Amino acid sequence: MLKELASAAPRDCEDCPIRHRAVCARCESDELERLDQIKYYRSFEAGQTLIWSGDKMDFVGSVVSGIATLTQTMEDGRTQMVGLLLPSDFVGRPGRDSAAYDVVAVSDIVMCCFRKKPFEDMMARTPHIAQRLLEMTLDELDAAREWMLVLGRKTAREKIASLIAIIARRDAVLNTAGMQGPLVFDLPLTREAMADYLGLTLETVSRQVSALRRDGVIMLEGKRRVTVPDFNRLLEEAGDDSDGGLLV
Amino acid sequence: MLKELASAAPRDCEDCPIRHRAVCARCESDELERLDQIKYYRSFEAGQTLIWSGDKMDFVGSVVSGIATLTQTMEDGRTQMVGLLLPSDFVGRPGRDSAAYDVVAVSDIVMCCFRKKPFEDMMARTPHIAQRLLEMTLDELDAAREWMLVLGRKTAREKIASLIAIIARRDAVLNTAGMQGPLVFDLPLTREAMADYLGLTLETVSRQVSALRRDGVIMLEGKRRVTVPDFNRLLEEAGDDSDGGLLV
DNA sequence: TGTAATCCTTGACGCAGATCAATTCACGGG
DNA sequence: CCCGTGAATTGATCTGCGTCAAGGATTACA
Repeated sequence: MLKELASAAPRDCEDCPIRHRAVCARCESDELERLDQIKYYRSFEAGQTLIWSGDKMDFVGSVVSGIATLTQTMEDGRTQMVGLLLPSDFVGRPGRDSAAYDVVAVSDIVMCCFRKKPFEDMMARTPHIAQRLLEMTLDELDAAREWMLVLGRKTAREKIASLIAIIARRDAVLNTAGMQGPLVFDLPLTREAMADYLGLTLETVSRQVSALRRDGVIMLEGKRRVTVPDFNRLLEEAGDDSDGGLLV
Repeated sequence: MLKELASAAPRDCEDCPIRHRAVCARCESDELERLDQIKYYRSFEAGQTLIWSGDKMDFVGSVVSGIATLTQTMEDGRTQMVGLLLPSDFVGRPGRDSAAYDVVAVSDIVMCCFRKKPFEDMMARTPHIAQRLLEMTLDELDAAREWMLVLGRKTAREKIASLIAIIARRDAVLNTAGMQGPLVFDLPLTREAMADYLGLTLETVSRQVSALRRDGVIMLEGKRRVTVPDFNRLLEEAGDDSDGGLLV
């Protein structure tokens, strides 16, 4: 296992892969320098719980690479994923000192962290940071509301199609520029994590993935690699308007 | 019908009932004066749709009095409420020019509005406004995530108990200071709106409300007035930890 | 090469909540 | 006072998804 890779962190903010999408996106070079002085990197292995709900949070930070989940758990063990953290996403909340959710690494992860207090001070003095954080929070709120429609009103098949569409769309944005032709990508989540995301059981997830494959909506290579021959068909299955309706 | 009451708006920001909780909460008196110059009041009757999803939004604003809902609708008519707007809540998103959701007045409503462009300009120059909006947006995000757990993992009975608990708690904060003794309040929503909130049908809502009444968890006077004799019992029924677990 | 651990798939069955349908209740207007 | 209208209740039935259970695929390590 190549653990060294997981801790490969950018030396310099200017080379940082999330430079133009994270909280620091709007910072000028002098602001960036000040941030640079208080930042530090941390890396985590796949499967590790970075933060436990209720724990004292003495830092905030951005995901540089890798994927993590935000989940909520009930006393009896039922769990619901409430956020999916991708590179550039922000973790922690200025002004709160204990974590509200569990944060779990799905893959190996590198984070760019700031101790909370210095970051809060810096935020008060640097409107560019607060502005960007507001923008990102509003985007997350929109995503959460989209997700509420999925959880509250969609059928199991529509839920699966919606999730695959979200992953496909994100992948298309990050990698290939256009969305023409068949999309090919890996599902970053296990069936169980998909179930936690969608408010289903892993058996139902498995059945519906199989059903979409049988019906030609997706093709599978192994258990994770997906090909979507016709994205509009997938959107129809998701119950979404085939063109509009996407806030991302 | 007393329509004049609906348009009773405060003359002066200092007398405004939401002065210390809305976007303007942190503003100094000079900032308030500038806001004062660009604000205007609008009132709407119960049942009216204030904003249609997809419409051009040329204003943003705060709910001064009354209740409204944010809902999302699928092509086939399925709807999911994604937000409940109470006095002091903010409507609209700086930086976006079309509405993402339908906004519907549940009761008669008064709003304090700002044309979008001047408000955005003002926000760029007034960190106090942006800071407060960030804080409010983070709170809404937390509420949305709480709600995702309700939608994804709770049973119909737990959903109803959760909703009643939320309304009871909010009512207790606004009106009676303490939470000792039985709580009495009105449900602001119809059974159908409750169903839209919780991802259920109105029949199921009705049945579960009746069941909670039969089991002595709540008492009903007419269809709307609720008494909660034991709040912890209600929280147990909601599947929540009986003390912690509340982010509000 | 075996075997243990994960992760996934598939089947059989039951139940919570949706759907369809019929009343009942509350209230405002003629 | 009656009647009309929209909201809520309640019942009967149906079904999608959860639950329980058995096995298959892939990888890691002895």
